[in-house]
Amino acid sequence: MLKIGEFSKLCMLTVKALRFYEKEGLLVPTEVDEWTGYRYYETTQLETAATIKALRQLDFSVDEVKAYLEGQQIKEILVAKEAELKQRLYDISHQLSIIKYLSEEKEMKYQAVVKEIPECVVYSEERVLKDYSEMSMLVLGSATECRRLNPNLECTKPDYGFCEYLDGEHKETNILTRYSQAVTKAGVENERVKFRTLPTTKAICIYHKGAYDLLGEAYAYIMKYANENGYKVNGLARECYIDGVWNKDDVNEWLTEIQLPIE
Amino acid sequence: MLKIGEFSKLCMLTVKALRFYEKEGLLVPTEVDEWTGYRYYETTQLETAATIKALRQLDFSVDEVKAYLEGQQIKEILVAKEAELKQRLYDISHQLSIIKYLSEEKEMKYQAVVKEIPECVVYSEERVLKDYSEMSMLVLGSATECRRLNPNLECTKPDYGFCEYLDGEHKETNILTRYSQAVTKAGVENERVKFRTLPTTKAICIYHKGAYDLLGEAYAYIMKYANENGYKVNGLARECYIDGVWNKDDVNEWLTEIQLPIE
DNA sequence: ACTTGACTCTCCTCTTAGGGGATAGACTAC
DNA sequence: GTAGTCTATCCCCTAAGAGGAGAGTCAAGT
Repeated sequence: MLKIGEFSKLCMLTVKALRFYEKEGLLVPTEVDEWTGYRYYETTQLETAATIKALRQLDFSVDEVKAYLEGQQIKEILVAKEAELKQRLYDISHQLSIIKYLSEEKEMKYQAVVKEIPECVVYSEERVLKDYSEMSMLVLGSATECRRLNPNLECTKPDYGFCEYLDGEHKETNILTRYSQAVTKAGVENERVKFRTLPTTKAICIYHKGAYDLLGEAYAYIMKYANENGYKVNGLARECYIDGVWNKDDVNEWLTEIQLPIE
Repeated sequence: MLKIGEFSKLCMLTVKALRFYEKEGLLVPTEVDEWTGYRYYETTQLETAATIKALRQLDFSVDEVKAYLEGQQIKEILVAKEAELKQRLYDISHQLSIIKYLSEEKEMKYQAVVKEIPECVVYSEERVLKDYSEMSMLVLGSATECRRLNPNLECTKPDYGFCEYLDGEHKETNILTRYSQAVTKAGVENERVKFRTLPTTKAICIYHKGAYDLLGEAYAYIMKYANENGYKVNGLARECYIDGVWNKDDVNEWLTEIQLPIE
């Protein structure tokens, strides 16, 4: 008969842990003094203690250890645990690759973050712009046209609108551009304005602050980031205008988000 | 000015998380209505929100994010985080290797566990045994001899004694054996009994239940286990007698621990 | 028999990063 | 005015024990 401290030294588990395992029903002392509450263990219980310690070292939770001790199939538990650990391994190596990537940058101008963009219905219009100054015409024009066709159509709250550039290359003139605006439900189309449902997707997102002529940097960054960290690009980048000339006088305050769908 | 729900949709953080970040001082709304308590955010705060989200995705703790936002050196934080993640990666791949190893076994007869064995002072005696039946003579003999030299010497509580086999191979006769017994402090030596201080060491440990003639299996298991899971053996295996003929009549109840020092 | 020190008991709080829910007040649309 | 949606605060919950307080117990020495 061993008191808890002696047993603790033999099995190399703390007294706290032993009491906890008793509470959880994993390892109950063979005898508990009715009057003093002292716990007494036997050497035969060292085996159970070792099993618990071994499985805990393999990252089994207390519940999983319990399931094992109660005679459940060890194979299945092992297989499940292996899958779980492999996933964790994958996640961590991915985080590491990003950290390594960031360490090589001189400054962290952008912070890339993966967001899940929920499904939404949008109306879209495509047009070839002579240059980027025509952008606002496209945005306002398609809004006007859509409103004309669907007087009661409502935009989502908060607002979600973006541009995509459909050319295969970067262009400064004659840019084939699609503007999309999220709305609460689909409506009447015509040859200019079409409705689409965009599925839920993950996207790497970065914010760009300041004038639009520096947006190229942001695109370069996000593409490089996706490539070097093993993301698979799954669509065109979306350029979302959050703050701009319509609400901020100072051009340095303008805020734009680039969303690059992945997976 | 955005209410918390709208801001939440824009930055893809839950309302709960936003309130939590405010409490932690990471992202405080630009305005809080004095009467209603409503939080109001501005679009410029989306950048901070994105930074928080990005660093959280890299497994930064809230405190680490806070340190970053308060202008501490990002390089050092990244380096520390990288080291931490690499350690985790190593640990997990090690766990995985053990799980894979266990999956290949038909039955889990032994459960290997890594223990840290604390420093201790022991007296030791080496002797060549004709066969294993002489073991008890070695144990009792060296105890008697040591007691004769040091009448007041005390063994540790709980008891810790073990045998090591010093031959380079397994032998059934003329076995060079060293018996060691932990004591509270060193004492007088002679040509038979010597004192040593054993440093703290990690060891892979397994329990063997039953008669000693099956101990070979346990040795085979622990050596294979160490080899196949990348442990570096760092000393001779210790054979600790826990339950035996002195306290258990049934030979199937005998309990022996094998400790293999590593690292 | 008494004391002292070591050991043990139970009970409480603390850790992460929020999640879930209750209840009450605030805002918006009809 | 009212119903439905949003928001506020407050409290409890997570996993696996660690840390500590206050009180009782045990064994050895005096």
